[in-house]
Amino acid sequence: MPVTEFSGRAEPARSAVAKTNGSAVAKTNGSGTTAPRRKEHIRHAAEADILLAAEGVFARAGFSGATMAEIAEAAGLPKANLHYYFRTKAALYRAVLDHTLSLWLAETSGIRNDAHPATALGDYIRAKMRLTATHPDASRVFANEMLNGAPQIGGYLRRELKTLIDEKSLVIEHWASRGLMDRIDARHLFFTIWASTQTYADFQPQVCAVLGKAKLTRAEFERATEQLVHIVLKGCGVRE
Amino acid sequence: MPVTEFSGRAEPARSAVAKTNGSAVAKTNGSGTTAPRRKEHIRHAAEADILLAAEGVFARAGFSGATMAEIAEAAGLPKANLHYYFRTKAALYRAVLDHTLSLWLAETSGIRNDAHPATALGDYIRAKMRLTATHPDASRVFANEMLNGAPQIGGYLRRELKTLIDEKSLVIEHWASRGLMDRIDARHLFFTIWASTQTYADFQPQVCAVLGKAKLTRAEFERATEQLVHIVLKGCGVRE
DNA sequence: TAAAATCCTGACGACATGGTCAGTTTCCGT
DNA sequence: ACGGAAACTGACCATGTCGTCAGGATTTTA
Repeated sequence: MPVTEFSGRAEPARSAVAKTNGSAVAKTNGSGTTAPRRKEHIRHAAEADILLAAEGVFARAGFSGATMAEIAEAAGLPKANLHYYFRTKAALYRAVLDHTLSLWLAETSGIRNDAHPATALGDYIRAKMRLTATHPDASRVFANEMLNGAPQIGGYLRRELKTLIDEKSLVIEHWASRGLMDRIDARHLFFTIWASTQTYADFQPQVCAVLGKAKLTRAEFERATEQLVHIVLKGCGVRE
Repeated sequence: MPVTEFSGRAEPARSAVAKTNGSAVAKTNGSGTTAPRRKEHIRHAAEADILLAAEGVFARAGFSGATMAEIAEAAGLPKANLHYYFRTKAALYRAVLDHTLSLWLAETSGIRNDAHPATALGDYIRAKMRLTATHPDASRVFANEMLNGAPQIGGYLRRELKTLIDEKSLVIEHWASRGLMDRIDARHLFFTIWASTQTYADFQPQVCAVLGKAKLTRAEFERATEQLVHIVLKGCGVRE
């Protein structure tokens, strides 16, 4: 489910000949699913390698600062091969963003009326922190896109994300009306949680500098997580 | 007080001749202060204009994405004139960062042993939020530098900032030992405060999208500020 | 007013980078 | 084994951008 309306991936069969039917699907079986394309695994593996390398480069350099040559080197491929799989730098960037955003929406499933805020909010914060620890580059790509004014994902934010947060905000208001926690502005609470967790990826140099460490250890992450859970839950008056 | 060791500003008297004494100071009066340089006001005004324009462009595009031509246009000057005042793009960037960081260190003066955490921390958060509202581009320039791995200001973070936060952390631990608030990790509390306030500048597109507004209003900022103060103080168990 | 320092600018060069393309190699069904 | 589609690549081009420079304009000092 691509979030940007145009994934931009190059199609197979770019040779001057061919392009017989516009699709490389070889045949269809009776069940309605398509039989695997020839060499499909090669394409999948190459795209995965490229996306991983691109994520790292885009995370550090942003869209403008990243160069196709650098991404190619990181992926261990010639530059021209990148353009075989992704026509343009912009298309590659959108593909990376799509992957990033697919991580973004997840993890809110625990926030439901029949759950208790202590566990639901606590688990949500812990999940966000885990995501930050395991996918810091995804967080940084997202941050770069925000700083640029979200030219690519603005629509996604106003549609899917807003709809999701509108729903989850109702849940939190429901919890408050049942006396399970204070009556607060749920949207600003989300901003606080998002910012406080992602800062450990986006602002890692600052965090490391202040802590006097070369890199964030597992233990330090654990410490940060539990304190954040504690402050947020207590700060929102969640009864346990 | 430049934070980067090399401000990079171009000196006057670049002509092939001159450069008689390496300084443009014309004369010295008896009181020890230097008499104003010739045309000093012109230089000051031009530099201020350029820095302001550059801050906006660097904030949106980062270092790589910003172009000297775009900055020049924003400042209403020919491109060559930029290079008269700032030799290179890197030098201009460092100058912008210096200005940004001078804002950064301030506002912690209220965090002292003899203050009460309710007012000291609350005022600190309010001050940070005010800074975010009045200087969003400065926040974004700083964020871009972080995402790039803080190549320019890493030393500043490890020295000045770390020293400052080490001191302020002692104050917070002191407050805790006097029973004025919970015993928490002060450094991670700072990370939470910094992230939660700056997100209203750095992630403005996301905030606006979720709130369903075109821009952040004064009232919304007020609402966000007071909720953040409330959650942090209550979450840290500050007695009022 | 004259000279000097500073301020200002259009035009240009050197270079990096995104993207193309013709041609080759590899894979896979038959 | 063979034919064709897909995968791959070195070499190349067009463009955008940083930075320079020679020289003109303006302001201050003498």
